[in-house]
Amino acid sequence: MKIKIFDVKQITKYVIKNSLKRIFLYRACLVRLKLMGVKKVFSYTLANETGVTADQVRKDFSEFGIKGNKRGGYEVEELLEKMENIFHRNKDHNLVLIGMGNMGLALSKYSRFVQRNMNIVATFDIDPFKQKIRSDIPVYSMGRLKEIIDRFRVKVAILAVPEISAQEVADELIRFGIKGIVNFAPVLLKVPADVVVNNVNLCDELESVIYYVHKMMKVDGLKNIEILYRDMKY
Amino acid sequence: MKIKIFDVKQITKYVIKNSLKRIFLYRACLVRLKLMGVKKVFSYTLANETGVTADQVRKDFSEFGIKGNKRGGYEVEELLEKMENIFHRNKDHNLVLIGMGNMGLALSKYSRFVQRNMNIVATFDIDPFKQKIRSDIPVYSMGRLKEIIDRFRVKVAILAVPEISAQEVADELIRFGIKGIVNFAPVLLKVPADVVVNNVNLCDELESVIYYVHKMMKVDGLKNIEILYRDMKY
DNA sequence: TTTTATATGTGAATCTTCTCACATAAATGC
DNA sequence: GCATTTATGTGAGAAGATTCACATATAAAA
Ligand SMILES: NC(=O)c1ccc[n+]([C@@H]2O[C@H](COP(=O)([O-])OP(=O)(O)OC[C@H]3O[C@@H](n4cnc5c(N)ncnc54)[C@H](O)[C@@H]3O)[C@@H](O)[C@H]2O)c1
Ligand SMILES: NC(=O)c1ccc[n+]([C@@H]2O[C@H](COP(=O)([O-])OP(=O)(O)OC[C@H]3O[C@@H](n4cnc5c(N)ncnc54)[C@H](O)[C@@H]3O)[C@@H](O)[C@H]2O)c1
Repeated sequence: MKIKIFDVKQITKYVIKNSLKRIFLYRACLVRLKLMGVKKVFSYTLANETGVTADQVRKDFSEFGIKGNKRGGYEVEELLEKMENIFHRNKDHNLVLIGMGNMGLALSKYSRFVQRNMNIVATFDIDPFKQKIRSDIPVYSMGRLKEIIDRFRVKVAILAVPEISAQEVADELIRFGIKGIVNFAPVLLKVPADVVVNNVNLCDELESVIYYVHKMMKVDGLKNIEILYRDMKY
Repeated sequence: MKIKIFDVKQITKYVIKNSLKRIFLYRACLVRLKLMGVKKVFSYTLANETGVTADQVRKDFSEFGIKGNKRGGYEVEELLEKMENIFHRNKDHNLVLIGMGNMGLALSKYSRFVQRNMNIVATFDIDPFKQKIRSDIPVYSMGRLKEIIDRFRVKVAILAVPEISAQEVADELIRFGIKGIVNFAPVLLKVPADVVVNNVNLCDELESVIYYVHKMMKVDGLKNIEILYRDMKY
């Protein structure tokens, strides 16, 4: 893993940093607080609401270059704005979704993406029948993929096609300029080094819960549970 | 976060360990290799197929107490069996799914859960109309939740209800003996310490890809990309 | 204005995870 | 049957993440 060349396709196994995941939690919390009319927060407020420590909150802010007011905490509004900038949320993001099967359909109807400035501008499917399904978002044949990606300057795609087609479709997406893929198919895609892939594997998510539940049921004392917690990166 | 008491509800923020995630990758790879008729693997085979280093594979095996044959690698069959045991896959796991909206419907139709010994024995919805939707799996009213959980000894639930109802439904599930929840609603649930919650937040998954794509597009030299990779825990 | 109380921001310490390196065991070849 | 080759398994060292601890700035109080 020392030498990386852009043109060589390779398995991508990006893992989202925990600090970034936590930042998302803080933001969700801030949005709620703002709606409630709260003007100021402290690191321990966010900590309580998100199940982390206050130290961690401040350290995370430090990592992302976010500064508050000594002794005065953070202005909710200001903090949110800083985060919007970090996450490029001041601008809209156009997405395409490939595969209008069960999962694709659900995702295409999910209103929260739009609420967060992420617009699925079009969906695609190889099956002409799927292309007739009623949806707020147009369903096109794969032939129009390049045209739409160019027109809407799409950089990120959601991939919800069967496992068997995932690599082939990913190759096409990348050829047309896609730089980021959220992949729901349970395969590791081979992509050039400058393409970001986030694999969402729901089977694994379920199985890990089953795994931890089994572990938990074997535990009884409080001391043991502490060890188990560590094992789960609580 | 030092003192934990079972009866006090708290925000749970379990994070699945990366080593466990990698074990899932190895297993998926082994299943494929077995289908292809491969009998023996080496740590570097798995490494190549999953985008990690051979050292890491062996270290992970070491953590989970998996041993191979010196110089001889690992028997695919034997290795898979050991993993099945670790993940309790020799027995079936009964699940319930709450919320037969867009997401719930997609999940209820996902055949891979069954392939992996995870059976959604019943789904539930508050809406009588949803209860009439055609599905292979029965859709019940919430009134029958306890009965089904007891009958099928269900320990793990999939939660796909709107954000606003998620906590309330989770409370009910836990009251009826559920010990693990895969939560699709974008809220952190407050649960007793012996209940495992895995939050799947698809907005966050998307946003993090957008975040990394932006970062990637600012990078051009190979040296910088190395730093970026580190930042993404490649 | 001065004092006091308190929350931030960040190095240092600790704990965890990953990488490296190599002794070791066992197949293969001679 | 002995030498050689090669992959494992694991300590040791490096890198990374989290927690601790406290100097510092500043809002609030007096
Ligand atoms: N359904 C779920 O809940 C679920 C959960 C997790 C993961 N997944 C994964 O998501 C993917 C889709 O799952 P699904 O349940 O929606 O499957 P599905 O079969 O319902 O849908 C797949 C869709 O992709 C289309 N398609 C097939 N090949 C294509 C191609 N080459 N180009 C464009 N479109 C193509 C099909 O016409 C179909 O509409 C699968 O990889 C699956 O493993 C699904
Ligand atoms: N649709 C998606 O692609 C998607 C993606 C990510 C996350 N989610 C999340 O998953 C959850 C469900 O999303 P959705 O799109 O399926 O929404 P939806 O509105 O289509 O479905 C929600 C279902 O839950 C049922 N419900 C509501 N209150 C209930 C209660 N108290 N008990 C039992 N059932 C109840 C409703 O009748 C409805 O059928 C939401 O929290 C959403 O944020 C959805």
